[in-house]
Parts: sequence; C-alpha cells; structure tokens
Amino acid sequence: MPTRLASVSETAKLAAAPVSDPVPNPEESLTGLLETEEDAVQGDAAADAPVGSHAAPVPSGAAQSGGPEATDAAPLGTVNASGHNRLLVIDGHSMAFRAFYALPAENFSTDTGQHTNAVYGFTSMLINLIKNEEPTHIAVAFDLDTPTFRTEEYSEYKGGRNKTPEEFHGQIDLIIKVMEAMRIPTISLDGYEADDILATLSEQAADRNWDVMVVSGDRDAFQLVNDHVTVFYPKKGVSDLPRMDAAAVEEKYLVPPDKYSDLAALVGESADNLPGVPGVGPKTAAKWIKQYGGLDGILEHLDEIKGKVGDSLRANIEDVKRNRRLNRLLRDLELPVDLDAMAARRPDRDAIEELFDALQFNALRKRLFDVYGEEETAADHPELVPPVHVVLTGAEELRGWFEATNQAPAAVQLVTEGAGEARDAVGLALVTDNAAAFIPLTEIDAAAEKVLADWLADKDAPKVVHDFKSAYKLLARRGLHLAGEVDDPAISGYLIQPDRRSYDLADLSLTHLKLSLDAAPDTGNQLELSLEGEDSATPAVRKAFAALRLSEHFAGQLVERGANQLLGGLELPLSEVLAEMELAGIAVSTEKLDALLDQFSFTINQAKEEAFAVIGKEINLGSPKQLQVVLFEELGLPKTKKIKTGYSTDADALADLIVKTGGHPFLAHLLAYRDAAKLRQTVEGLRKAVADDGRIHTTYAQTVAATGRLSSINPNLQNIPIRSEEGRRIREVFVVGEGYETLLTADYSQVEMRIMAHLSGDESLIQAFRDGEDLHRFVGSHIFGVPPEEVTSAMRSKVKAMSYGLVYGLSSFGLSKQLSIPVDEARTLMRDYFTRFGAVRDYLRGVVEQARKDGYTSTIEGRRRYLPDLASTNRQLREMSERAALNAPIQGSAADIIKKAMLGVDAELKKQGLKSRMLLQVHDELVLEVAPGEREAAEKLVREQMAGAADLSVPLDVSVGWGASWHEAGH
DNA sequence: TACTAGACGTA
DNA sequence: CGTACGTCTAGTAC
Repeated sequence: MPTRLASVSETAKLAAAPVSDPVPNPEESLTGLLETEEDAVQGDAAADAPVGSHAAPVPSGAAQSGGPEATDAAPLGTVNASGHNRLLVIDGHSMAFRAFYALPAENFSTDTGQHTNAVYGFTSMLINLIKNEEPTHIAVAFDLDTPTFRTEEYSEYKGGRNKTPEEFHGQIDLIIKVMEAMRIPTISLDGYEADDILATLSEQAADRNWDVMVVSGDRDAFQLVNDHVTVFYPKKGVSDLPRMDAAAVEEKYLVPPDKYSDLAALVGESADNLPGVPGVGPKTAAKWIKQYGGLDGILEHLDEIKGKVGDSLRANIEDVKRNRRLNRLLRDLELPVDLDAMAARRPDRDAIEELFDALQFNALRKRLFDVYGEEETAADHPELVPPVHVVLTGAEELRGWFEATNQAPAAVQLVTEGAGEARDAVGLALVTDNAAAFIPLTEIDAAAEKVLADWLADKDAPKVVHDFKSAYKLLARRGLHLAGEVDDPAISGYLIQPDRRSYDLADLSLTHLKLSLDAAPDTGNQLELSLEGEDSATPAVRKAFAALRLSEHFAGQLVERGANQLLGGLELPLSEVLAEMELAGIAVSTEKLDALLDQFSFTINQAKEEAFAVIGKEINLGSPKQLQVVLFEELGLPKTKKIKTGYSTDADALADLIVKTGGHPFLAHLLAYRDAAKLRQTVEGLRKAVADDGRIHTTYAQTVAATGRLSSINPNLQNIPIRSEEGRRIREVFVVGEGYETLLTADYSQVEMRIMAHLSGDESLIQAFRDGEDLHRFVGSHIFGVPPEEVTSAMRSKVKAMSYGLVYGLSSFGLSKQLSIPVDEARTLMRDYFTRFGAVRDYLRGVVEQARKDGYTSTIEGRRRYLPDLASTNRQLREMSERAALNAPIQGSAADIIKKAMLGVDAELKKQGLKSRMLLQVHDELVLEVAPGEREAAEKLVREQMAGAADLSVPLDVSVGWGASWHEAGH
C-alpha cells in the first residue's frame, strides 16, 4: 500500500491568501515609500506567482495530530455505559462545502475580508456533535487536490463540478487550524479520498469493537453502515444531521447498507459524474438486488432480466462495473495516525483564543468552552493547591504570622463587598510560599488593625498584589496605606505581552498556570471557620496564591524581555501615583453641567425641528439606518462611501454631500444635531459620574493600550472636547476644588515629532527644535523651497497633516483624502518631505525592518510591542502591523516620557512638602490642583520634571497655563 | 439581555 | 488606504 507522509505546514498563517496578494505600489503607501530596493525586487517576484489557481488549498501533506503538550491534553471522553469507545470521523471537505452553502458568505467575514462561513458552520457542527454524541475519539479526514486512483481509472470522475467559489478559498486551511487548536488530528492521504480514510478508520475501530460515527455529505459513506457504524448525513445545511443507521438506510434506499454501493452503481451518482443505467432508478435497482442477492447475482443472471431495462442494463454493464469499482471505499489504507492518537482532548486554550479572536468567533468560543466544561482544577495538580490558611484576628497572632514570613514575598488579595462608590474591603488573604492566612478586616480590633497597618505600610515587607491600584484605593478608604509592592501580575503580564485582551487574574492563571480560579476545587482546606468572612476566605486565598505563582512565573520572562526596570522603576510606582490621582478626582461645577445640558438640549431640539421641516416627517436622526433611507432613497442624494450596512452617513460623508448638493439644508441641520447630541451625551455622562464629594474620579487603565499609554474610563476624561468652541465649554465645568487656589495644566508641545527627530537623528529637524522654530513653518519652507516667512497657512497645514500622518504610517492616498488634494500632489509632498528629511525616511524604514527581524518594536525605555503579523502573508494584516510598528516606538516613547515625568512631579511635590497634587493625565498633558501660595513652585517643578523626563537630542518644550477651570487653564 | 455597527470625542 | 483609545445609540440576535 503506497503511503506518503508529510506534515501539515505549521507556518501557514491565518487568513493567508499568499498567491493572490497584489504587491503594493511602492508609491502608494508610506510603507511602500519606505521599501528598500531589495524589498521591491522580492515583491515583484511575489507578484509573478500564479494567481487564483488554488482551488483546494489543502497543504500537500498527510497527517497532523494535536500538539505534544501533555499537561492539559488528557483524554476527555470516557467510555460509555456499554463500555464502548466512540469514534467520530468527519469528511472535512464535504462538510465544509455543506457549511459553505448553508451560511451566506457575505455575513461571515473578518475585518480583513477573509470569509469564514464554512469555518463557522463546520466548527459549529463539530461542537454540536461533540456535545451531543460525546465521542471519545475524533478525527477529520480531508481530500487532497491530487489525482486519486479513481481519477486515474476514470478521468471524468467528479468532473463537471463548478469551480470552487472565490469565497471558499482559504477556509479549509482555517478549518485545519481550528482542528489543530482543538487538538483534533486531521488526516489526508495522497492518492485517496477522505471517504477511504473514513472507511479504513471505521474498519479499524470496528475491529476493536468501538462505535463509529461517520459524518459525511457523500452518500458513498452509507456502505459503511452496520451495527457499529452510523452515518450522519446532512439533510439541510449542517445543523440538521439525521443519524443514518442500517434501518434508516434501508428505509430510504430500499436495500441494506452493504448493498447500497450495488444500488448506486446501477443508478449512478451524478455528484461523482458517474452515469448509471438509463431507465433504472432506485426502485428497479432495489428489486433486482433483492431478487438476485446483489450486483454479483445480477451479473450471473444478466441474461434473465427481461424488458427494455434489461437491454439497457446489458448495454451499460461496463459502466455499472466501473461504478462499483469506483464507489467501493478502501478499508485497508495505511494511515499515518493511530486510533489511540485520536483520543478526544481539551482544546489548546491559548490557540483557540488567538484563532477565534482573529476569526471573530465570539459566540462560538463560548459554546466551545461550555462543551468542555471547567478546566482542570487545582485539585488535579498538587503544586497548584494553595497552602491551608489560618484565620488571624488577634494582634499577637498577626504579629507572629508576619514575623514568620521572614520578609518573604507575600501575595495580598482583598475581599470586598458592595460596588462602585460603596465598594469596601472586608477581608484580606495573605499567601507566601509556604503559608496562607485570612484576616477578616471587619472583625479585628484596633490593636490587630495597627499590626496589620504597620505591615501593609512597611516598604521592606515585599508584596505581590494583583491590580495593586484597586487594592491601594480600597485600603486607603479604610485608612490603610499599602507599600512595599514588588509585583503586580497584571502589569508584569502587560509588559510581557502588551496586546492581550485581559489581564484578569483568572485569565492569567488559566493561560500561564493552567489554574482555574472559577472552579472551587476541594483543596482539603477543612479549617473550621466561625467568622463571617469564612465563605470568602478560600477563593481569596486561591487568588492570592495564583498571584504569587504568576509573579514567580513572570519573573524570568521580565528579565528576558528587559522589562524589570520598566516594572519596578516605572509602572509599579506609577500605579500608586495613579491611585492617588483617582482618589483625588477633579472638582466639577454641577451648575455649569446643568446649564450646558440645557443649552445643548435646546440646540438639539432646534436642529431636529428644522431638519424634520425639510424632509416633512420625523425620523430618529440618531439612526444611521433611517438616515440612509432619507438621504439616499427619499432625497436621492449621491451615494457616499460604502459601509457594511449600506452607505456612510458619517461627518466626512455628509461634508462631501454638502459640497455635491450645493448645501442641502437637511444636511446642515443634521450636522448641527449630531454635534449637539454628542456634546449633550458627554455632559450627561459627566453629570452621572459626579461622586458624593462633588468630584469626578476617573479610573486609569494601566494595562490596556498596547503602546504603553494610559487610558481613562468611567468616565473617560481623556476625550473631553476641545476642538470646537461649544465643545470646549465643557472644560469650564472642571474647576479648582475647595481649599485650592487654581488648576494648572502643563503639556508637551509636539512631543511625538520631537521623539521622531531624536530617534531619526535628522540634523535639520533637531536643529529646528533646538532653535525653537515653528516646526511646521520650518518644514514647510524646506519642502516648498520658500523662506519661512513666506510659508502660507495652507502650506503650513498641509505640512502639519503630513508630519503627524508620518507617525501613523499615512499613505499618499490617505493624505490626499484628508487634505482634499490630488493623490499626485500628496505623493509629491511626501517625496519632497523625505528628500529634505532623509534621516526620517531611513529611520522609519529601519523601524519596520528591525521589527520584522526581532518580532517587536522598542521604545526609549525598552517597552516592547510584539507584532507577529509583520510576517503575515495577508497584505491587510501585514500592512496594519507595519503602521503599528511605525507608530508604537513613537507613541510608546511619549508614554514613557510622561509617565517618568509624573513620577518626578509626584516625588518633587512630596519632597518639597507641597499640598498641590496631580489630578489628570491626558497623554501629553498633566492637570494639577494647586494649593494656595504654591503656584510658582508648582509651575517650576512641573516644568523641570516634564522637560527633564528624557534626555533627547532635542529639548522637550513644556507650556503651562492656569486658571479656575480646565478651560481657563488650557492654552 | 448581550452583542455589533456606526458614529465621534481625545492625543 | 492613519496610530492609540472609550462611550453612546440603534438595531439585532439570543
């Protein structure tokens, strides 16, 4: 038996469409502009690759089994009551096609344009089968796009089929990737079809007395049915899979399964392009089979069959014999995968997360994990069982416990009650390497609390705290100061892997420790607890334990990635600074908020009425869907940019329409409505966020932005309007609080361009910054070849747009669009820019090149961002990563700098014993609340700390303003 | 009730 | 066909 083995390519990238990838026009994008000569040559070579000829994109291999990891890959299913193993085998191609035609391709695609309907349907079907049938073993067989013994005997075999639809391309590869992630072996064999593999597996399993479930959209599979083997044959789509056992086959085809192939040979199979005997249908065929015992009997008695059909049979008997040869499935192939290797295992959770993220399968992810139930629990792994905890309430007990820790790192985990402003810490779990304790905060006396307070505030008592900032704030509300933090696994995890979706303790534990916190394993912790805190103790102990283990786990990786200094010297201390800022909040004037609310509401109503008057009816102006009807159907306005749901009604599109329609009155009213509605929404959000103390306390997310920036939530105070006059008025509501003299704002000017100048080392840019020139005017004069004073405002704004665009990887097309100039002009602008500032071009080119080589970009503080998709064969993914690579070092370095500045400002305020305090950070701006008499000192130290936060080859300019409101203090 | 799409605010 | 975010509303899927 000839077999040829090869493994499925591990490197086939998600959503890959390598051969159909057009090479970018080097002039069309920044990354194109940056392409080196060699890159361009490679690109051309790629362009010569065949296009669109990959009908069945299965890797030219044979077998692939799940990953080698053993820890969480233990067999899942258990033999059923009858003692049988249950093998589920699937014909991959036929089911993928069924899924493809069952679900509309246009409803299933990723942002990158890869269709996923077949992948979705297939995976969904598989999940249902696993759930309902509980197989103990699973495998999926695929056809290869190579000749088989059938096509060699009969070249028209399966001929006449339509070409594979464009939308199907790549989906088989994706299904294989899903199978890999689910640790389900996929099998294909050169020269044979998937059905032959199914037949062989059925035979092998039957030999072992297993039950077999074959899933195939190919009727030939019916010949496999017997007492052990049933076939699931799709009736409609892939969700309705009737179970075809022997009785069902016989009922439908009038012959028992082992005679089905005889019947098919006589009747023919149009799907395989096998003609049968004209005039003979299933009924006649079945009658003969019954009468003569099968095809062999019919052949023996060929002459006895009377009538026209008899003549027809004799005339076509060679076809029938050929059909029978071709539809017989081979049951004795030598397969590269053993049945035992098909044991159902837990999916590779990391791989599923990554893959389903890319495929945007969110509901499926949940369904999949639901089927597999809880992960293995701590109880399965002794090393993951936390030490048994003691409950500490007395001062002496506490003192003794802390002394026994002997300065070993202890993880701290709070137990809280209530939510929002009322959230309060009621208990505290402590875990060291060999001991665990729980302290019911609400139960302990003053003496005990004093012991605890001293330990918590002890800088030399090292602590690991997951989400340190929250814990710090909660304890602060109880008058407890938390110090001595040496790690926060959320932040360590973020520094190691800054674009993870979540740094939840439970998520991190699952991925890195394979430890589930949700399950409540019996840890053997049978302590008799008589306190109210007892219920919450064990989960909290487990969390603290997980935090400690995570910290150990991350320690090595932090060193490897050079992130230790970033953690201990920047992010952890910043965490405390942020906590204080959040606790402080910023005072707001609710009167002003209410006045603005009224004002915006008035504008909204006015705009609404006027808009309705124009179209003669009332619609919901906030509904893009209804707007589309009015604009493009009823008013018949020209079509705008296409979006998923029709045509865009966004501000850019409306501005275009205004030009094209010569200023349709409805559009102006609509824009006015939109503006006011957005502002009112902002004001309403702020209104709701005012706390009892009359201040708004935002929360800074320290582990969200992949570049290293902070983000602000609940409410977001980093996107308060400033560009429009009406919007800017919202800043009037943020005011100086009682007991303070003024608000002070300090911001970096053009920090990103300065970083660009520094990193690129471009001498003329650096000189311009050193000379304190107007950057855009300076650049403009170079590009347009005029003296600086002759740079017009139009020239200046073009330059400004381009300079900032560079930092984002802007293309000439994008630039032309933004400036409403021809692409040619934009292209010339960019070329001139790079001619004048060659070092910038070299730098940007180098960044992407280096990132491709290293797999990550770095900021001036060594903060990394990993960009695996730089190597993607999918152009859209790759180019997105290239732009991210251009931007990350610059945006990230700016983030590093202001973070350092914040530490400096905080330290200096304390050192000088000032009462003034930082309230807000808005990426390149700090807002401080200044205590009486401290304005000058505060301004001086803020300027010094901000300007001195980095040692660049250009100065860091800081501008400062002050006033009673944020609006007034702005500049 | 939970999610997505569209829109739009900031640096 | 410009990076990084968060929030709201409408509309739909569950």
